[in-house]
Amino acid sequence: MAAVTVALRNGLDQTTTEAIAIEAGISTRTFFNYYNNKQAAILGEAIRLDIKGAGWFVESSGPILDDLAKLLGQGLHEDPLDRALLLKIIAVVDANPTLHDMFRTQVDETSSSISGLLETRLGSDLAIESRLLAELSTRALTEAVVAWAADETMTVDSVTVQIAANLRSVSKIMCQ
Amino acid sequence: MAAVTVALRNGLDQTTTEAIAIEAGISTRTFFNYYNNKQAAILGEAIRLDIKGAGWFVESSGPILDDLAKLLGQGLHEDPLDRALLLKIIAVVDANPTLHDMFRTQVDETSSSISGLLETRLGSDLAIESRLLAELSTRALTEAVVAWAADETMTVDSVTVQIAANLRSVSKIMCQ
DNA sequence: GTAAATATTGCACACTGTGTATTATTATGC
DNA sequence: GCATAATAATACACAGTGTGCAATATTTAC
Repeated sequence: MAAVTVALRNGLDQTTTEAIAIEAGISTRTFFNYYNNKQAAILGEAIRLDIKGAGWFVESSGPILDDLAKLLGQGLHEDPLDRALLLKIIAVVDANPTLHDMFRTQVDETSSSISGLLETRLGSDLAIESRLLAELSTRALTEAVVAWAADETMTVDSVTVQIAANLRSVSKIMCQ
Repeated sequence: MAAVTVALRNGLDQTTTEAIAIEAGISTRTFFNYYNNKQAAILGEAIRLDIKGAGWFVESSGPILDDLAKLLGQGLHEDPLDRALLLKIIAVVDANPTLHDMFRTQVDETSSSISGLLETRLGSDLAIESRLLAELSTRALTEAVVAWAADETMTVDSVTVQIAANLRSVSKIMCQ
Protein backbone atom coordinates (compact mmCIF):
# COMPACT_ATOMS: atom_id res chain seq x y z
CA MET A 1 0.00 0.00 0.00
CA ALA A 2 2.83 2.35 0.90
CA ALA A 3 4.58 1.45 -2.34
CA VAL A 4 1.52 2.20 -4.46
CA THR A 5 0.92 5.44 -2.58
CA VAL A 6 4.44 6.69 -3.16
CA ALA A 7 4.46 5.57 -6.78
CA LEU A 8 1.24 7.45 -7.52
CA ARG A 9 2.32 10.53 -5.62
CA ASN A 10 5.94 10.88 -6.70
CA GLY A 11 6.30 8.74 -9.81
CA LEU A 12 8.19 5.48 -10.10
CA ASP A 13 11.55 7.21 -10.45
CA GLN A 14 11.23 8.71 -7.00
CA THR A 15 9.89 5.46 -5.57
CA THR A 16 13.10 4.21 -4.05
CA THR A 17 13.05 1.41 -1.54
CA GLU A 18 14.01 4.03 1.01
CA ALA A 19 10.97 6.16 0.15
CA ILE A 20 8.67 3.16 0.44
CA ALA A 21 10.21 2.17 3.75
CA ILE A 22 9.78 5.67 5.15
CA GLU A 23 6.16 5.78 3.97
CA ALA A 24 5.54 2.44 5.67
CA GLY A 25 7.46 3.46 8.77
CA ILE A 26 9.98 0.65 8.58
CA SER A 27 13.65 0.26 7.72
CA THR A 28 14.72 -0.58 4.18
CA ARG A 29 16.15 -3.82 5.50
CA THR A 30 12.76 -4.84 6.82
CA PHE A 31 11.23 -3.94 3.49
CA PHE A 32 13.49 -6.47 1.81
CA ASN A 33 12.48 -9.07 4.36
CA TYR A 34 9.01 -9.03 2.83
CA TYR A 35 9.51 -8.07 -0.80
CA ASN A 36 12.27 -9.02 -3.16
CA ASN A 37 12.03 -5.69 -4.93
CA LYS A 38 9.87 -2.64 -5.24
CA GLN A 39 8.00 -3.97 -8.25
CA ALA A 40 6.72 -6.83 -6.12
CA ALA A 41 5.72 -4.37 -3.41
CA ILE A 42 3.68 -2.31 -5.86
CA LEU A 43 1.99 -5.22 -7.58
CA GLY A 44 1.45 -7.18 -4.38
CA GLU A 45 -0.75 -10.22 -4.71
CA ALA A 46 -3.48 -8.26 -6.42
CA ILE A 47 -3.69 -10.39 -9.53
CA ARG A 48 -2.23 -13.74 -8.66
CA LEU A 49 -4.82 -16.42 -8.16
CA ASP A 50 -4.25 -19.95 -7.06
CA ILE A 51 -6.09 -22.73 -8.76
CA LYS A 52 -6.99 -25.41 -6.30
CA GLY A 53 -9.44 -28.24 -6.18
CA ALA A 54 -9.76 -28.21 -9.92
CA GLY A 55 -10.39 -31.92 -10.35
CA TRP A 56 -13.75 -31.14 -11.86
CA PHE A 57 -12.05 -29.23 -14.65
CA VAL A 58 -9.90 -32.16 -15.65
CA GLU A 59 -12.83 -34.58 -15.63
CA SER A 60 -15.40 -32.33 -17.26
CA SER A 61 -16.45 -32.91 -20.83
CA GLY A 62 -18.46 -29.72 -21.14
CA PRO A 63 -17.59 -26.82 -23.45
CA ILE A 64 -13.95 -26.13 -22.70
CA LEU A 65 -14.18 -22.36 -22.99
CA ASP A 66 -16.93 -22.18 -20.41
CA ASP A 67 -14.98 -24.48 -18.13
CA LEU A 68 -11.91 -22.27 -18.46
CA ALA A 69 -13.90 -19.17 -17.67
CA LYS A 70 -15.42 -20.88 -14.66
CA LEU A 71 -12.01 -22.06 -13.48
CA LEU A 72 -10.43 -18.64 -13.71
CA GLY A 73 -13.44 -16.85 -12.30
CA GLN A 74 -13.50 -19.25 -9.38
CA GLY A 75 -9.91 -18.36 -8.57
CA LEU A 76 -10.97 -14.76 -8.12
CA HIS A 77 -13.39 -15.67 -5.37
CA GLU A 78 -10.65 -17.07 -3.12
CA ASP A 79 -9.70 -13.73 -1.65
CA PRO A 80 -11.88 -10.91 -2.90
CA LEU A 81 -10.22 -8.23 -4.97
CA ASP A 82 -9.91 -4.69 -3.70
CA ARG A 83 -11.25 -2.63 -6.58
CA ALA A 84 -9.87 0.70 -5.40
CA LEU A 85 -6.40 -0.70 -4.80
CA LEU A 86 -6.47 -2.57 -8.10
CA LEU A 87 -7.34 0.62 -9.94
CA LYS A 88 -4.36 2.34 -8.38
CA ILE A 89 -2.09 -0.53 -9.27
CA ILE A 90 -3.35 -0.51 -12.85
CA ALA A 91 -2.71 3.23 -13.04
CA VAL A 92 0.87 2.79 -11.88
CA VAL A 93 1.50 -0.14 -14.21
CA ASP A 94 0.03 1.69 -17.19
CA ALA A 95 2.26 4.67 -16.51
CA ASN A 96 5.40 2.56 -16.10
CA PRO A 97 6.18 -0.05 -18.74
CA THR A 98 8.91 -1.35 -16.46
CA LEU A 99 6.28 -2.84 -14.20
CA HIS A 100 4.62 -4.59 -17.09
CA ASP A 101 7.24 -7.30 -16.98
CA MET A 102 6.64 -8.28 -13.41
CA PHE A 103 2.91 -8.11 -13.91
CA ARG A 104 3.29 -10.58 -16.72
CA THR A 105 5.43 -12.79 -14.57
CA GLN A 106 2.63 -13.03 -12.04
CA VAL A 107 0.10 -13.84 -14.72
CA ASP A 108 2.48 -16.38 -16.20
CA GLU A 109 2.40 -18.33 -12.98
CA THR A 110 -1.33 -18.68 -13.32
CA SER A 111 -0.91 -19.56 -16.96
CA SER A 112 1.45 -22.36 -16.00
CA SER A 113 -1.07 -23.89 -13.62
CA ILE A 114 -3.82 -23.72 -16.21
CA SER A 115 -1.52 -25.20 -18.79
CA GLY A 116 -0.89 -28.20 -16.57
CA LEU A 117 -4.59 -28.77 -16.01
CA LEU A 118 -5.31 -28.45 -19.71
CA GLU A 119 -2.60 -30.93 -20.61
CA THR A 120 -4.09 -33.43 -18.19
CA ARG A 121 -7.53 -32.91 -19.66
CA LEU A 122 -6.56 -32.90 -23.31
CA GLY A 123 -3.72 -35.41 -23.23
CA SER A 124 0.01 -34.86 -23.39
CA ASP A 125 0.07 -34.99 -27.19
CA LEU A 126 -1.66 -31.63 -27.03
CA ALA A 127 0.97 -30.04 -24.79
CA ILE A 128 1.68 -27.13 -27.10
CA GLU A 129 -2.00 -26.46 -27.59
CA SER A 130 -2.45 -26.53 -23.83
CA ARG A 131 0.18 -23.89 -23.35
CA LEU A 132 -1.29 -21.69 -26.04
CA LEU A 133 -4.81 -22.02 -24.73
CA ALA A 134 -3.66 -21.35 -21.16
CA GLU A 135 -1.95 -18.19 -22.29
CA LEU A 136 -5.00 -17.05 -24.18
CA SER A 137 -7.25 -17.73 -21.19
CA THR A 138 -5.14 -15.89 -18.65
CA ARG A 139 -4.91 -12.96 -21.00
CA ALA A 140 -8.69 -13.02 -21.29
CA LEU A 141 -8.79 -13.04 -17.50
CA THR A 142 -6.55 -9.98 -17.32
CA GLU A 143 -8.73 -8.10 -19.77
CA ALA A 144 -11.83 -9.02 -17.82
CA VAL A 145 -10.36 -8.05 -14.45
CA VAL A 146 -9.18 -4.71 -15.78
CA ALA A 147 -12.67 -4.10 -17.15
CA TRP A 148 -14.13 -5.08 -13.78
CA ALA A 149 -11.86 -2.69 -11.92
CA ALA A 150 -12.91 0.19 -14.13
CA ASP A 151 -16.64 -0.50 -13.95
CA GLU A 152 -18.24 -0.35 -10.53
CA THR A 153 -21.42 -1.94 -11.75
CA MET A 154 -19.62 -5.18 -12.61
CA THR A 155 -19.79 -8.00 -10.10
CA VAL A 156 -17.11 -10.60 -9.62
CA ASP A 157 -19.43 -13.15 -11.19
CA SER A 158 -19.70 -11.10 -14.31
CA VAL A 159 -15.95 -11.45 -14.73
CA THR A 160 -16.52 -15.13 -15.44
CA VAL A 161 -19.13 -14.18 -18.00
CA GLN A 162 -16.76 -11.67 -19.53
CA ILE A 163 -13.94 -14.18 -19.83
CA ALA A 164 -16.21 -16.68 -21.55
CA ALA A 165 -17.46 -13.98 -23.90
CA ASN A 166 -13.93 -12.92 -24.78
CA LEU A 167 -12.87 -16.48 -25.49
CA ARG A 168 -15.95 -17.29 -27.54
CA SER A 169 -15.50 -14.15 -29.58
CA VAL A 170 -11.91 -15.06 -30.37
CA SER A 171 -12.83 -18.61 -31.26
CA LYS A 172 -15.45 -17.27 -33.65
CA ILE A 173 -12.84 -15.17 -35.40
CA MET A 174 -10.42 -18.05 -35.59
CA CYS A 175 -12.87 -20.57 -36.92
CA GLN A 176 -14.34 -18.44 -39.63
CA MET B 1 27.93 -13.36 -27.58
CA ALA B 2 30.27 -12.73 -24.68
CA ALA B 3 27.31 -12.54 -22.32
CA VAL B 4 25.91 -15.87 -23.49
CA THR B 5 29.33 -17.47 -23.31
CA VAL B 6 29.91 -16.38 -19.74
CA ALA B 7 26.38 -17.30 -18.68
CA LEU B 8 26.74 -20.82 -20.06
CA ARG B 9 30.21 -21.28 -18.65
CA ASN B 10 29.84 -19.77 -15.17
CA GLY B 11 26.12 -19.58 -14.52
CA LEU B 12 24.00 -16.45 -14.37
CA ASP B 13 25.04 -15.65 -10.79
CA GLN B 14 28.63 -15.25 -11.85
CA THR B 15 27.66 -13.34 -14.97
CA THR B 16 28.30 -9.86 -13.66
CA THR B 17 28.51 -6.94 -16.02
CA GLU B 18 32.19 -6.88 -15.19
CA ALA B 19 32.63 -10.51 -16.25
CA ILE B 20 30.82 -9.86 -19.52
CA ALA B 21 32.91 -6.76 -20.18
CA ILE B 22 36.15 -8.63 -19.56
CA GLU B 23 35.02 -11.46 -21.84
CA ALA B 24 34.24 -8.93 -24.54
CA GLY B 25 37.43 -6.96 -23.95
CA ILE B 26 35.70 -3.70 -23.14
CA SER B 27 35.05 -1.60 -20.06
CA THR B 28 31.86 -2.00 -18.07
CA ARG B 29 30.99 1.54 -18.94
CA THR B 30 31.12 0.73 -22.63
CA PHE B 31 28.97 -2.32 -21.98
CA PHE B 32 26.25 -0.07 -20.62
CA ASN B 33 26.54 2.15 -23.67
CA TYR B 34 25.14 -0.71 -25.72
CA TYR B 35 22.94 -2.70 -23.34
CA ASN B 36 20.70 -1.45 -20.59
CA ASN B 37 21.38 -4.54 -18.53
CA LYS B 38 22.90 -7.97 -18.73
CA GLN B 39 19.58 -9.65 -19.51
CA ALA B 40 19.38 -7.62 -22.71
CA ALA B 41 22.94 -8.60 -23.55
CA ILE B 42 22.17 -12.29 -23.20
CA LEU B 43 18.90 -12.22 -25.11
CA GLY B 44 20.18 -9.84 -27.76
CA GLU B 45 17.90 -9.35 -30.71
CA ALA B 46 17.57 -13.06 -31.30
CA ILE B 47 13.82 -13.21 -31.05
CA ARG B 48 12.55 -9.74 -31.75
CA LEU B 49 11.13 -9.36 -35.21
CA ASP B 50 9.88 -6.21 -36.81
CA ILE B 51 6.71 -6.28 -38.81
CA LYS B 52 6.93 -3.98 -41.75
CA GLY B 53 5.16 -3.59 -45.00
CA ALA B 54 2.19 -5.50 -43.71
CA GLY B 55 -0.45 -3.66 -45.68
CA TRP B 56 -1.39 -6.91 -47.36
CA PHE B 57 -2.29 -8.38 -44.00
CA VAL B 58 -4.73 -5.62 -43.19
CA GLU B 59 -6.39 -5.85 -46.60
CA SER B 60 -6.47 -9.60 -46.94
CA SER B 61 -9.73 -11.47 -46.53
CA GLY B 62 -8.15 -14.90 -46.55
CA PRO B 63 -8.14 -17.30 -43.60
CA ILE B 64 -6.89 -15.18 -40.73
CA LEU B 65 -4.84 -17.90 -39.09
CA ASP B 66 -2.88 -18.54 -42.26
CA ASP B 67 -2.34 -14.82 -42.71
CA LEU B 68 -1.06 -14.54 -39.16
CA ALA B 69 1.34 -17.42 -39.66
CA LYS B 70 2.55 -15.86 -42.89
CA LEU B 71 3.00 -12.47 -41.23
CA LEU B 72 5.02 -13.84 -38.35
CA GLY B 73 7.02 -16.22 -40.49
CA GLN B 74 7.87 -13.36 -42.85
CA GLY B 75 9.29 -11.38 -39.94
CA LEU B 76 11.76 -14.18 -39.35
CA HIS B 77 13.21 -13.83 -42.82
CA GLU B 78 14.31 -10.23 -42.25
CA ASP B 79 17.58 -11.14 -40.62
CA PRO B 80 18.16 -14.88 -40.57
CA LEU B 81 18.29 -16.54 -37.18
CA ASP B 82 21.47 -18.08 -35.91
CA ARG B 83 20.37 -21.54 -34.82
CA ALA B 84 23.44 -22.32 -32.71
CA LEU B 85 23.28 -19.00 -30.87
CA LEU B 86 19.55 -19.33 -30.37
CA LEU B 87 20.00 -22.77 -28.85
CA LYS B 88 22.49 -21.36 -26.38
CA ILE B 89 20.18 -18.51 -25.50
CA ILE B 90 17.30 -20.92 -24.98
CA ALA B 91 19.49 -23.03 -22.72
CA VAL B 92 20.39 -20.04 -20.58
CA VAL B 93 16.80 -18.80 -20.42
CA ASP B 94 15.50 -22.24 -19.49
CA ALA B 95 18.02 -22.48 -16.69
CA ASN B 96 17.28 -19.01 -15.34
CA PRO B 97 13.64 -18.04 -14.77
CA THR B 98 14.82 -14.48 -14.17
CA LEU B 99 15.47 -14.12 -17.87
CA HIS B 100 12.02 -15.32 -18.74
CA ASP B 101 10.61 -11.90 -17.93
CA MET B 102 12.78 -10.03 -20.34
CA PHE B 103 12.22 -12.64 -23.00
CA ARG B 104 8.52 -12.06 -22.63
CA THR B 105 9.02 -8.34 -22.84
CA GLN B 106 10.67 -8.76 -26.22
CA VAL B 107 7.88 -10.98 -27.45
CA ASP B 108 5.32 -8.56 -26.11
CA GLU B 109 6.65 -5.88 -28.40
CA THR B 110 5.93 -8.09 -31.36
CA SER B 111 2.55 -8.91 -29.90
CA SER B 112 1.75 -5.21 -29.70
CA SER B 113 2.53 -4.68 -33.36
CA ILE B 114 0.40 -7.64 -34.37
CA SER B 115 -2.40 -6.43 -32.16
CA GLY B 116 -2.44 -3.10 -33.92
CA LEU B 117 -2.60 -4.73 -37.34
CA LEU B 118 -5.36 -7.04 -36.22
CA GLU B 119 -7.40 -4.18 -34.83
CA THR B 120 -7.12 -2.38 -38.13
CA ARG B 121 -8.19 -5.48 -39.99
CA LEU B 122 -11.02 -6.55 -37.70
CA GLY B 123 -12.28 -3.15 -36.62
CA SER B 124 -11.81 -1.30 -33.37
CA ASP B 125 -14.88 -2.88 -31.80
CA LEU B 126 -12.82 -6.05 -31.72
CA ALA B 127 -9.91 -4.47 -29.86
CA ILE B 128 -9.90 -6.97 -27.02
CA GLU B 129 -10.13 -9.88 -29.41
CA SER B 130 -7.24 -8.40 -31.38
CA ARG B 131 -5.05 -8.30 -28.31
CA LEU B 132 -5.95 -11.85 -27.36
CA LEU B 133 -5.35 -13.20 -30.82
CA ALA B 134 -2.06 -11.31 -31.10
CA GLU B 135 -0.89 -12.82 -27.86
CA LEU B 136 -1.89 -16.29 -28.97
CA SER B 137 -0.10 -15.87 -32.28
CA THR B 138 3.17 -14.63 -30.87
CA ARG B 139 3.13 -17.45 -28.36
CA ALA B 140 2.61 -19.86 -31.25
CA LEU B 141 5.57 -18.20 -32.95
CA THR B 142 7.73 -18.73 -29.88
CA GLU B 143 6.80 -22.41 -29.71
CA ALA B 144 7.58 -22.81 -33.39
CA VAL B 145 10.92 -21.02 -33.21
CA VAL B 146 11.99 -23.08 -30.22
CA ALA B 147 11.06 -26.23 -32.12
CA TRP B 148 13.00 -24.96 -35.13
CA ALA B 149 16.09 -24.28 -33.05
CA ALA B 150 16.04 -27.79 -31.65
CA ASP B 151 15.50 -29.55 -34.99
CA GLU B 152 18.18 -29.09 -37.60
CA THR B 153 16.01 -30.54 -40.32
CA MET B 154 13.50 -27.73 -39.99
CA THR B 155 13.72 -24.86 -42.45
CA VAL B 156 12.70 -21.30 -41.70
CA ASP B 157 9.75 -21.78 -44.03
CA SER B 158 8.52 -24.69 -42.01
CA VAL B 159 8.23 -22.36 -39.03
CA THR B 160 5.39 -20.64 -40.83
CA VAL B 161 3.76 -24.00 -41.40
CA GLN B 162 4.26 -24.88 -37.77
CA ILE B 163 2.67 -21.64 -36.54
CA ALA B 164 -0.34 -22.19 -38.74
CA ALA B 165 -0.65 -25.78 -37.53
CA ASN B 166 -0.46 -24.70 -33.90
CA LEU B 167 -3.12 -22.05 -34.37
CA ARG B 168 -5.44 -24.35 -36.29
CA SER B 169 -5.10 -27.03 -33.68
CA VAL B 170 -6.03 -24.60 -30.93
CA SER B 171 -8.96 -23.26 -32.88
CA LYS B 172 -10.22 -26.80 -33.35
CA ILE B 173 -10.14 -27.37 -29.61
CA MET B 174 -11.89 -24.09 -28.92
CA CYS B 175 -14.64 -24.56 -31.45
CA GLN B 176 -15.57 -28.05 -30.54
C1' DG C 1 47.64 15.58 -42.20
C1' DT C 2 44.56 18.10 -39.58
C1' DA C 3 39.97 18.85 -37.71
C1' DA C 4 35.54 17.20 -36.63
C1' DA C 5 32.76 13.46 -35.33
C1' DT C 6 32.31 9.43 -32.81
C1' DA C 7 33.60 5.88 -29.49
C1' DT C 8 35.68 4.43 -25.29
C1' DT C 9 36.87 4.99 -20.75
C1' DG C 10 37.50 6.60 -15.72
C1' DC C 11 35.32 8.28 -11.99
C1' DA C 12 31.85 9.61 -8.83
C1' DC C 13 27.51 8.64 -7.20
C1' DA C 14 22.73 6.97 -6.12
C1' DC C 15 20.33 2.85 -5.75
C1' DT C 16 19.46 -2.36 -5.28
C1' DG C 17 19.72 -6.44 -2.78
C1' DT C 18 21.89 -9.83 0.69
C1' DG C 19 24.48 -11.82 4.72
C1' DT C 20 25.23 -11.34 9.41
C1' DA C 21 25.16 -9.84 13.99
C1' DT C 22 22.59 -7.16 17.28
C1' DT C 23 18.66 -5.26 19.35
C1' DA C 24 13.33 -5.05 19.99
C1' DT C 25 9.22 -7.06 20.35
C1' DT C 26 6.00 -10.61 21.11
C1' DA C 27 4.47 -15.01 22.81
C1' DT C 28 4.53 -18.70 26.24
C1' DG C 29 4.69 -21.21 30.51
C1' DC C 30 4.78 -20.83 35.28
C1' DG D 1 3.59 -10.47 36.85
C1' DC D 2 7.90 -12.38 35.10
C1' DA D 3 11.71 -14.89 33.08
C1' DT D 4 12.56 -17.04 28.79
C1' DA D 5 12.18 -18.52 24.15
C1' DA D 6 10.75 -17.42 19.59
C1' DT D 7 10.14 -14.08 16.26
C1' DA D 8 10.65 -9.60 14.07
C1' DA D 9 13.13 -5.37 13.13
C1' DT D 10 17.24 -3.09 12.45
C1' DA D 11 22.25 -1.50 11.68
C1' DC D 12 25.99 -2.24 9.10
C1' DA D 13 29.03 -3.87 5.66
C1' DC D 14 29.45 -5.14 1.12
C1' DA D 15 28.94 -6.64 -3.85
C1' DG D 16 26.63 -5.36 -7.78
C1' DT D 17 23.69 -2.25 -11.06
C1' DG D 18 23.11 1.68 -13.81
C1' DT D 19 23.85 6.78 -15.08
C1' DG D 20 25.90 11.43 -15.69
C1' DC D 21 29.81 13.74 -16.92
C1' DA D 22 34.26 14.89 -18.28
C1' DA D 23 38.48 13.29 -20.35
C1' DT D 24 40.79 10.56 -23.63
C1' DA D 25 41.20 7.69 -27.72
C1' DT D 26 39.87 6.42 -32.26
C1' DT D 27 37.77 6.91 -36.62
C1' DT D 28 36.12 9.64 -40.49
C1' DA D 29 36.21 13.14 -43.76
C1' DC D 30 38.16 16.64 -46.31
